[in-house]
Order: sequence, then structure tokens, then C-alpha cells
Amino acid sequence: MTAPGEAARRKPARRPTIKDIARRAGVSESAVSFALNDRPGVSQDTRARVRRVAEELGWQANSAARALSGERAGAMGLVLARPAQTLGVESFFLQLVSGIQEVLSARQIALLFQVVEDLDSECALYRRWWAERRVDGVLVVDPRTDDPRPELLAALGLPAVVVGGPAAPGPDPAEPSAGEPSAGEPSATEPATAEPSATEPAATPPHPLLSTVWADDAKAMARILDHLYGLGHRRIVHIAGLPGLAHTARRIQSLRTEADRRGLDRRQVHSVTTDYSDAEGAEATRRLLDAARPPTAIVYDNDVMAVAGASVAAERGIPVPGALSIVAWDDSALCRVTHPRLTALVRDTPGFGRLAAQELLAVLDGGPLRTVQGELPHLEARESTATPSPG
Amino acid sequence: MTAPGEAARRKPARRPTIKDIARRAGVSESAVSFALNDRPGVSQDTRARVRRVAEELGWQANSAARALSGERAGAMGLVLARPAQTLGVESFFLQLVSGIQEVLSARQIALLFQVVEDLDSECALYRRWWAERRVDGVLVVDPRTDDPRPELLAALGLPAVVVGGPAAPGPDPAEPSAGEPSAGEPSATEPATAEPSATEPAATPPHPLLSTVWADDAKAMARILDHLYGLGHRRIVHIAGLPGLAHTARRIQSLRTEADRRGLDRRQVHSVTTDYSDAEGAEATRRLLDAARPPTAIVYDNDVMAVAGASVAAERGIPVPGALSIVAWDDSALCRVTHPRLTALVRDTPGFGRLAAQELLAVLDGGPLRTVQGELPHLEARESTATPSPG
DNA sequence: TTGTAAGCGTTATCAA
DNA sequence: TTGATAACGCTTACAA
Repeated sequence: MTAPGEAARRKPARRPTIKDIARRAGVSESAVSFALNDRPGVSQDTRARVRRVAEELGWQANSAARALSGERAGAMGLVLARPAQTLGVESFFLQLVSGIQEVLSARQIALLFQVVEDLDSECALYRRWWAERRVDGVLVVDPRTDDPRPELLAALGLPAVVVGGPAAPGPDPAEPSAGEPSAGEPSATEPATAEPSATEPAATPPHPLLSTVWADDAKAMARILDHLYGLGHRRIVHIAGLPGLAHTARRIQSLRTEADRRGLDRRQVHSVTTDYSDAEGAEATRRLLDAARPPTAIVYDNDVMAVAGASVAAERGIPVPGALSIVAWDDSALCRVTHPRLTALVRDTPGFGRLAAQELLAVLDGGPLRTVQGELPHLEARESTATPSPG
Repeated sequence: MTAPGEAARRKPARRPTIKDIARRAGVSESAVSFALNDRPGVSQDTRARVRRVAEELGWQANSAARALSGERAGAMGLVLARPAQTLGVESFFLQLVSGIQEVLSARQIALLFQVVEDLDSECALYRRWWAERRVDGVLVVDPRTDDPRPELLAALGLPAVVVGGPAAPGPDPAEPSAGEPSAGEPSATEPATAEPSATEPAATPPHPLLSTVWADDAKAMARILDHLYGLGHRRIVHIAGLPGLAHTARRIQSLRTEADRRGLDRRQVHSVTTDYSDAEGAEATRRLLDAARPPTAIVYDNDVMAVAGASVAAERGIPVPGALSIVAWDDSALCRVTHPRLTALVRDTPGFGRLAAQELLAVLDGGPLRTVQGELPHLEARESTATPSPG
């Protein structure tokens, strides 16, 4: 081994190119290219020889050259638009990203990941990536009810998949079309199978411009309501996340539907929105508990707020689950380390990421525009939910 | 607007190239290149005109072409080697990444972010990135006491910066395996201050192969000890993270030094290692609290374990901070949502990321190999630490 | 101060 | 089945 300083400084070894392989295998460059890309037009013998030499030399295609020549950058993009401070405690994104990469890296596709401050920056970044030909496609997260991104991406012709589902159904408070689905019945409005259905826009309109993978928040909310209603809860408040997000709207809508279905009073079963922070989660909880007839159960849209809410209850000496039941939407270590441990809606987030990546690859391969549904989350009942004490 | 389906499908608008600009501005391609890259050799007038046309056309350099021609890929890499399950609740990485990108994106440099299962995959990925010329440099996180990555990267000649500090001081013969502290003789007292200096390799050897940015864990631990000792604690246990990580070793070492300095009993002031998970944090806490003379204070190496520990105390009816004080190494929403709120060591993680990115850029610009120290973290005293009750 | 032309490493088009 | 050869879009000598 050379001296450390020298090693760190020395010129990098030259990377082998196709030309090197061609020379060494005694064939032309184009033969090498064909051989290495599994294209017809080269004999088995030559192919094998070329492969062996490439292996020996440790050759890997120069991604820039490939991108310049072919049309593919060999990379996908993922932008997270969040103010730096709110880059929180959530395990959601890292898990999502890990699932995405499981699929992409198997195809030697890299992931460009960028955190920006806001939606405008995100759009600007898409434009730049597009102009620079940096990425072959992008995954759009945190879809909103009024989202400029699909239109932009469609206009740019940059393949994209929306992760997290289509926007909520239109501003229809009564939600007549999803009216009275009996539990378990595979309702026509919510296809359990992931078929591209542009014909059934009522409850879950496939996004008009981009393919979409999403979780069925409506059914998930129904499961939570089943659980709480079954325990005897009649005053249930949903502390939701950011009002602009599509899934927030879907959850709020679903809570209404489920409340109506059971003839519950809408003044006692409703949603309030927050910014997902522990601070707003705690604040909302305080307000609710101060009311004349406080809820007997609260559903939080993320784990951090749920834990914050549990903490507020503890401060006030309100027993959980005796006087207040708590459900967290999204499970994580947080829900298991608190005391009592929190009942949570468990999703397979890496699986969701894999699904999204697969769908993006499908779009790149010219697949049809469609809406794919992820696995339905299940409710993990723990110690924070129980039959409410009378009163 | 065209019909949605058509918009999504239609061929993307052609991206403008230098040739387009040249034609439109009535100059040669090379003049355009010079003008846009701030190189001498074109008149002010031409430069202005070219710039204006480029602006009009919304031109952005094709990253592949630039990478192929020049030597720069215009991207950096960051690999996180973690089993998918342990992709936890930590806010650390997203914050680090956001800081890194603040610096990189200002220079139009992208970040390739990849999550892999283990260190071998990480090394393989570096080789691939190098061979593919995908990245100009990488940021190495989670440095280990015995780390193969610096040597690999140095050998490849891939510029890199180690984020998180140099490995711990060499093997300490007195080092008892974590968990069973021997009443070893006090080792030579280390200097309380740990300056990054090549002349003082004992405490903090700058990494021999790569530039490094790091936080002074020794001083941070000293601060925690100051706080707890000042409150009257004499039985203090440090529930550390993964034993192989460099900063874990530094913290363990520092705890010993600080204990010795104050004449504390090493059987009562020691470290145990874990895998950072809530489960192991809770388990270690249970074991400690079951001991004949349980600690009066526990320092946890991350926020998740600290919250888990607090939960264990709550389960057993051990008042915090009355009978047990708790300190979390690294602050996050978690520490603020629990009840009581946890005293935590607060670091400027985005700032640390910025520093790392700056250092990487410096290395790329041919700067010297060096070790840079981040801002010293401070201890945010909250409600989980107090004078221990007698007994 | 300008324009011409030769690369960078692939892929893709054609003859041979 | 092969092997030249021309793109791809940019940078950079080198000439004008």
C-alpha cells in the first residue's frame, strides 16, 4: 500500500471504455455494444467473449455517454417540498424511498432526491431537470387538492407517477355516490383491483393527467370508525394534517360519510386540520378537551401528533384509554414507545414505494395511464383504545 | 389547453441546445459556450446577447453532454447503509440531507441518494458510481471504527468527505466490552478539550485518507456530565448506539474520561451499546432499573431510545425526573411531545450538512485534506433532568 | 474577438 | 454476423 496521502491524491485509475473491450476482445465497438446490451446481431461466441472481457475490466457503461446517446438519463427524481424545520420525525419518507430504490436499483436506475422549500421551487426544479435531461421521470409526493404539478409535468412530457393518490372527490359534502356501501361489499366506486378505470370517476377519480398509486384512505377511515364505534364511541374527532393535501381531503370526506352512515351527529364527529406538527396536534387536542362535551376518541393523522395528544391527556390527568381513546394514522416506533402504546393504522410503506417505482417504470415503458391501489392498511389495536367510560 | 389524455401523451417539447442559441444570436456554438460559462474570449456585447437568447429559450445545459465533455457529472452521492426495518423515526438524515442540498443546489449540483442494506452494498455502489461516472464525489455517513470505505474511495480517486467524524482513538486496552464494566484502572486522563490537530492524534486523529467533518462528541458528553454531575448524579449510564460506529466509540471513551476526571466509580458510570432501536433501548433500560443500585440518570444516544426509556420508567411507576433523570442525544419533536419533555442535546444538523457539502466542494476544487469541526451542540435542559431523590 | 473542428463514450445506421 | 461511421450536446484547442 502506498502512503495514505499519496493514495488519496493519486490520479484515479482510468475507467475502461467500450473501446478497451473491443480492442481486447478483437471485435468492433458496435459489436461490443450489441453484446453488452443483449441485442441480436452478434454470435453467441462473440457475445460470451465480450462479456468476459467486460467483466475482467470491471466495465460499467458511462452514464453520461449513454444518456447523451440514448434517450435515457438512467435516473428518476423525487422532490420533497417542505420547509426545513418541518423535516420531521416521520419515518414515512425514508421508508418510501427505500422501497422505491429497491425497484429502481435493480434496474441500475439512480434516484435524485431533493428537498426544497415550497411547491414553486419544486416546479422550478422539474423544469430544470427536464431541461437538463437529468431524469427520465419523477415521483410526485404529497399530492394536493389543487395541484399544479401534474399539468406541468404532462406539459413537459416528463413521465411521472403521483404517489399518495388522486385528489379528493369534488366538493360534494353529501357524497351521494359513495352513499351506502355495506362493509365488505366490493363497491363499484372503489375497485379493489388496480384497473385503469377512467369510467368511474365518482369516488376515486384516476388522475386525469398522470398515473397514480394510492392508498384507500376512505376504507382505512372506515376501519378506524368500525373499531371505535364498535367500542362504543360516539364522539370522535379527527385531527387531520394539512388541509391542502389530497389524502387529508379524502380522509375528512370519508369520516363524514362514515358518520352519516351510522347516524352520528356531525357536530360530534368531525375533522380539524393542522400542519402535522406536534405543536398544532397538542394545541388542537387541548381545545377539544376543553370543550363542554369533549370527544371520547381522537384520530390523529400522523404519529407525532398522536403522541403529542397523548402527552396532553397525561398532563391533564385524563386517563388513556379510560376517558380518551387515541388512534394514530401511521405506525412507527413512536407509537410503541409511549405508554400506553398507541393503536395505529399500519401501512406497508416500503411496499407502497415499490409499487410507485414499478408504476413509473411501466409509464416509461409506454404503459397506459392508470390508477393503482396499494395494499389496504390494517388497524393495529393496542392499549390506547377501549370502551369509553360512561359520561 | 388540449385534452388531458393528449397532453399527457404528447411528445415533449424539444429542449433548446447551444446550437439553437448560436443560430438565433448569430454567433458560433463555441462563443455561446464561452458566454454562458463566464469564460473570457467573447465581447461584453455578445455575452449579453447570448445570455438573453438563452434566457428566452429557457436553455439549460444538458447534463449528460456536459458530463461527457467536461469531467464533471454535476452530481454527488450519499449512501445510507441500513436494513430497511431500522429506517427509523430519526429526523437526523432528512435534516442532514436538506443542509447538504442547500449548498449543492446553489451550484446546480444534484444529489444521488441511495439506501442500501449493508456496507458491502455500499462499497459496491461506490464502485459502480465511479465506473459509471455518475457522481463527482460522495459523502460518507455513519463512519465506523474499522471502516473500509475511506480506503476504497481513496483508491478509486473518488473525492469524498466523511460526515460524522474520524474513528475513535485506537483500541484502548482497558476497554471493557460494553455492558459489563470492569472496575478498570483509570486510564491516562485525556485532555478535556479535543482540538482537531494533526499533532494530537490521541484524542481526535484526522482521518488519514479523507477530509472529515465532525462534531466534538467528547465535549458534548462532557457537557452532559457537567449538567448531571452538577445536579448531584453519581450513577450515570450511557445507553449508546451501534458499537461499530465511530461516534459511539468516541462517546463511550469520553464518558470514561469524564468519569475518571471526577473520580466517579466506573461500575456506576458506564456505557452499554444497542442497535438504536426503541426495543433495545427499552430492554437496556429495564435491565438497568432492575439492578441493585439502578442509575439515577440515563443518557440515550438517540431520541427514540430516550422516549422508549421514559416509557419504561412510566410503566414501572418510576418518577421522571424524581427518581430517574433522562437525557436524549439529539433533539426532535419526540423529546418535546413526551411528558415530561426530555432534556436533549441539540445539534444544528442542517448546518452540519451544509458544512459537509462545502467541504466536499472544497475537496473537488483541489483543497487540502483536512478535518473540520462542526458547531458544538448545546444541552437543552427540559423537565426530564433534576436533582435525584436521596437513596 | 470569433469560428472551426476534434473529442468525450455510447447507441444506432448502414454497408460489407 | 460484423465493422465503419454518424449522431447526441457540450467543452476546448486551435485557427482565422
